[in-house]
Amino acid sequence: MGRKRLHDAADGRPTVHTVAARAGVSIASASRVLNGVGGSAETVRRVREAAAAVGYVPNAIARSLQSQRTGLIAFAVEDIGNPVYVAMMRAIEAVVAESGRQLLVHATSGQVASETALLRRLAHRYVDGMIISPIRVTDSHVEAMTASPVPVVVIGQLPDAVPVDNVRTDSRTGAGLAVDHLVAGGRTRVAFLNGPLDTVPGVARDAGFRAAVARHGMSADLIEVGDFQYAAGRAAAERLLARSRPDAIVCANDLIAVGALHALLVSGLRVPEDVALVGMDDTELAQMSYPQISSVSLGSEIRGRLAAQLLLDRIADAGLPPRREQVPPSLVIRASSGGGA
Amino acid sequence: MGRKRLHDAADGRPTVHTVAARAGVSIASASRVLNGVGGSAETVRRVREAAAAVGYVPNAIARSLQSQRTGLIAFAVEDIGNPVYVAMMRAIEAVVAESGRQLLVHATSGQVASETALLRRLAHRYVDGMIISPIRVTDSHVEAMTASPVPVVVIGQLPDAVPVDNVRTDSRTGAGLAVDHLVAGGRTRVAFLNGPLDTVPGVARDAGFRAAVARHGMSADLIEVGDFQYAAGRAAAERLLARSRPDAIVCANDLIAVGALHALLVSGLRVPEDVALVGMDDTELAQMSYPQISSVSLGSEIRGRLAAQLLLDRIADAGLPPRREQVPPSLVIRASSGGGA
DNA sequence: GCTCCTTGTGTAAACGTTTCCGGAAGTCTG
DNA sequence: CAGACTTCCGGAAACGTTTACACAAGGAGC
Repeated sequence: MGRKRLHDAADGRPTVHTVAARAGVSIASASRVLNGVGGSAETVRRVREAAAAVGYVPNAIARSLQSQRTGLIAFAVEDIGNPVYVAMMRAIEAVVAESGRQLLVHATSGQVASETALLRRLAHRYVDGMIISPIRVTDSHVEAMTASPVPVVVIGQLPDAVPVDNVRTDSRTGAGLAVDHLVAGGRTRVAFLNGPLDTVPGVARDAGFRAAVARHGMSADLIEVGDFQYAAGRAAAERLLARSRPDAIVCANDLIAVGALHALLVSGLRVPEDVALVGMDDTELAQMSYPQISSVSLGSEIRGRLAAQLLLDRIADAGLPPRREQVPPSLVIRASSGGGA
Repeated sequence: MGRKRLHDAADGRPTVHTVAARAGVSIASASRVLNGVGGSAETVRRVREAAAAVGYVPNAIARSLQSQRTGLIAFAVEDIGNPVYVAMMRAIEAVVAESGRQLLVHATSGQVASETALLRRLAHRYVDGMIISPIRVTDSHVEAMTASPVPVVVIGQLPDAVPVDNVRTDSRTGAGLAVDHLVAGGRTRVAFLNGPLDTVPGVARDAGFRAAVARHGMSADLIEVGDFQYAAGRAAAERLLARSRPDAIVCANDLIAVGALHALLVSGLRVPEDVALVGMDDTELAQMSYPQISSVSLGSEIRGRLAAQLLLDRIADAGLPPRREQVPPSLVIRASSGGGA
């Protein structure tokens, strides 16, 4: 009927007009009842009944346009295949869900262009805030983040001058912990398999490793660089074994460590008897391997939780001064370095 | 100035009114230029310049309200920690991105309540479509899917009567492939570590395993059930070894297989010499293990790609009859069952 | 020189909500 | 019972876009 078409949405679904008409009240009253604010007992009853009868569901887009917020939080991550990000995501999701919002995840493939595009898209206001964990931080990142009209929280290092909330760890020290542990276990030829040196974690871990071996009076020549993936770790370990014979290997993350473990076992070396191994990030991958891999924990769950909290706080009060949280690294010793079972 | 406030958004950001005023044209003209449709050379120049000068970015919410579409596609997945979903996600993302849309991922933790809540939330119209891969399909799932005003595509089995696009595989046959391969390799005591029997893949794989062992005249008593996780796989394998001595194990997915491998190695058994192992899903986990694990591929990338294509087609034309795609399983043989390196 | 078509423009009405504001009715106080 | 106060309601204006429609100006065709 004409009457009906006037109140339904373009696609024929009921709107607040439909409900109001059916209940015989104004749209203002209908909206109030549906939002649980005000309304006489009778009005509430009639509106509720009408809404149920037509199967009314509010249109989130329209609501967002009016309220200026979407209830969505984004988490942008470069490699969703890396369990460390899955751990962070779970922690973030818990906090976000508790605030009644929804988390959505974007995979950026670590492309700077794709990350900044995502950041810029924030200006479109499709989400209320974003948590991003970039492994490279370029000028265009910084510019896009500071220009963003919606709050951004960074998990990772950031130049001090950038006025953006962030939560960081100290993977430089973390790499040192790994070396110290191996040296304490009597290892004298400690190698390092790192990720790219044009990444923030790459340089931090490189510095940490070099400082640590120097501290122990050892040379830092057993270094191989690839990317932060399994295949690269395996390839790097093969290159390393082809040119030298280390008795311990520190890896810049667990994916690399699993790759290295594979290479070691293939070449007939025993872990930890012949070569001790330590990973980083302390992901479930480290526990799933055999032998289980010692790993430097960088507190991914904690960092995720803190980041989410920082973001929610800033959404609640945009005037807050930029905050910075630091999570200390710790070493989890397992069989691959001669520890636990 | 009052002038300015009149045209800017509530938060002080420029709107199309701001741009129009600055360019000295109507908002209609401004909008047309910004969308690249129409406008005289002079108007185009002025509007472009004004937009650049004030740093105008269109508000996606307002645009969506008008256009009735958001350009967002959701992928709902029960366990983002399972690499098979990561593989699907990558495939989906590729297709979705090519269509100029964005993919967002929701983790449901496999909770029926959470999945149906997500499906119902589709009615809010925040996304243009959703791909979901539920491991349990309840009546409330089916009801929520059919009632959804936005298209839904299911990856996985679905009752035939449900008029929803879906892409399925045949993991029943897949389990059979694994058994056949092991028997052909001379194994006679083949066990099966499965996921929960109240899940769709759980029952399919159970049926496939039972049919296959029966076909070979073997009994199906070496079955342990847990959930689809690493820890459950490891525990199930330990239970199995405590009560029997199989010479081959089929696992309902790769996570379980990695857990089983761990248990086998811990108990001093050699793989594949003492016990052969076959997983399912053919994820990167299977290749990362040592020895590498044979696995039944269920074509996750292909399924993801097909699902995305189905969804985009339906978004383009809602009138399409429901479609159904089938991807055959295939066995990838690796070292854990005596094959390759 | 008149009509007809094309092109460009502006006004205004959507899209589906929420909310401000003024008024009507009811309740309490003295 | 008059006045002040509360409660509830409806009209209308937002939120920031896109777009249907009407109209004006200009060129082509006769």
